[in-house]
Amino acid sequence: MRVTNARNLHGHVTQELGVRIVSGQLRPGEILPREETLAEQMAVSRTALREAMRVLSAKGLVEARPKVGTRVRDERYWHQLDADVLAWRCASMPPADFVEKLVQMREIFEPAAAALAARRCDASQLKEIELAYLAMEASRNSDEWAVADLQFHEAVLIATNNELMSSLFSVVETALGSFFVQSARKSGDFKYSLPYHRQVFDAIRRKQPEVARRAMQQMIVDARANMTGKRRTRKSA
Amino acid sequence: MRVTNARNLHGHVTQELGVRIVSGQLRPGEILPREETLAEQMAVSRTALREAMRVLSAKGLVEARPKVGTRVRDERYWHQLDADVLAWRCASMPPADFVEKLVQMREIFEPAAAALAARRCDASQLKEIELAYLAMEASRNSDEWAVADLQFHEAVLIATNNELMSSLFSVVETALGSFFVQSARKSGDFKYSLPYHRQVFDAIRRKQPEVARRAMQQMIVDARANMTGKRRTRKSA
DNA sequence: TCTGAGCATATTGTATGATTATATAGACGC
DNA sequence: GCGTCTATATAATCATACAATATGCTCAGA
Repeated sequence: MRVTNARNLHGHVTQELGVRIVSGQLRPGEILPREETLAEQMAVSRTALREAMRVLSAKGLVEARPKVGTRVRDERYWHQLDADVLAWRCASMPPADFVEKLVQMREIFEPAAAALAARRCDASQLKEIELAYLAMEASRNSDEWAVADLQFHEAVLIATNNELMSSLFSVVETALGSFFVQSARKSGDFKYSLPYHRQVFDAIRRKQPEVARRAMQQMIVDARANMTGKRRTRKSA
Repeated sequence: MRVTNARNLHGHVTQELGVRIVSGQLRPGEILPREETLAEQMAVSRTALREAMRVLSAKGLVEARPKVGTRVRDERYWHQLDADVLAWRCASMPPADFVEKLVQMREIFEPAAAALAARRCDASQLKEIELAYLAMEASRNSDEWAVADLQFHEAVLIATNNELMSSLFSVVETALGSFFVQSARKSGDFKYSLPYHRQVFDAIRRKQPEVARRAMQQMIVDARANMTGKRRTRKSA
């Protein structure tokens, strides 16, 4: 999930400030200390701090102007689909309703992606999906399962041949990764969703978009039911 | 559409290099000149160049390592959903199939968004949708129309109360903005899609998710047909 | 009193030079 | 041939100086 490289100093600074902002410790509208003092507080040079600020600015989190200072921007300007912003959000104890929003996104584009994949994927992409499926089948514990599961869904998204779609993987799916495990654990049998995946894979292989769509839809609805414990939405959600 | 602030020098540099990379003028795997010489070529200081590099790196376009230099990363690592990356892509004469991908995204999440909005939106959000609709109705030329049209779709996305969803607006919709105009022009009457918008608005107001979904779906299918001139996909696309 | 031009000032923006850390490749010994 | 050590090129970090730019205040003039 980590995108911003924390090996570098400015990477650390970026994360540190990013988390503070996204978690709400620094509120929108608030003006940060001036570069010199902030750099001193964080024990880095102004250069490193500024490079971090540039990144945060590119993510829509802050806005800097001469004389007035650097201000935390309103949430509506944040690049919510940025992997870092999302990760920082997840790091700061995501409230249940945020997870819900992620799931909501999945419910929307994953079935559509399955349908697209059934139409458009080539042989090698299909092979990738199969490999992931076989890995799920062969998994011996829930950790192995989780890895293969993510691999499967990524392969499906890539098979759409729409890079915007696949980008949603690194954003939404990865953020949900930990919850997949959770979902698998709650059901007792971590392989409980294997038949669904089989259906999706088969439908894509046979070039049956609508079948693939429905299978994926059912899978997700079921996963949600498992996660939330009881709540179950209608199929149209 | 512009996100990266081009007022600043590093903003210019970011855009300049970003376009060069996304347009393919600088190819993945290629290693850029060292900071000193590149800064010299662009007639800026190393400071400005580095801040630009930091941003490009955050967008997944480049990767810098000591001793080896700064390398353009493979396309699969690019943050395709980043507004700048998208804008740069559109700036460099997007091939028709890329526009097609954008439309594909729209087809997937806009109907879903309309359904969500019908379920979840509050009074003030509904008011925003109405205002946008009225503005479309009152528009006297295709430019006014285009603005109001975008406003309408943004209002719908915001009314989902899912900020991930609304973020898709600034990304996908804005990129498509120019094509809306195109679509409206081709049809002769730029207000041709007003009835569709009315249907969507009414359905949301009456809390009819499925009606809203279908209306939005028809609108988009129609817009695509108008844009591509003839091609028409089945409703399930 | 109100208005507007202009000046003072605080803060970010840009530039430069020096030093440090790091990864690569080549030399050297085994 | 193979690993280790060293040289070196490059980015990373730091420190400092100066420029550009908003903001708000002062003060002249109506």
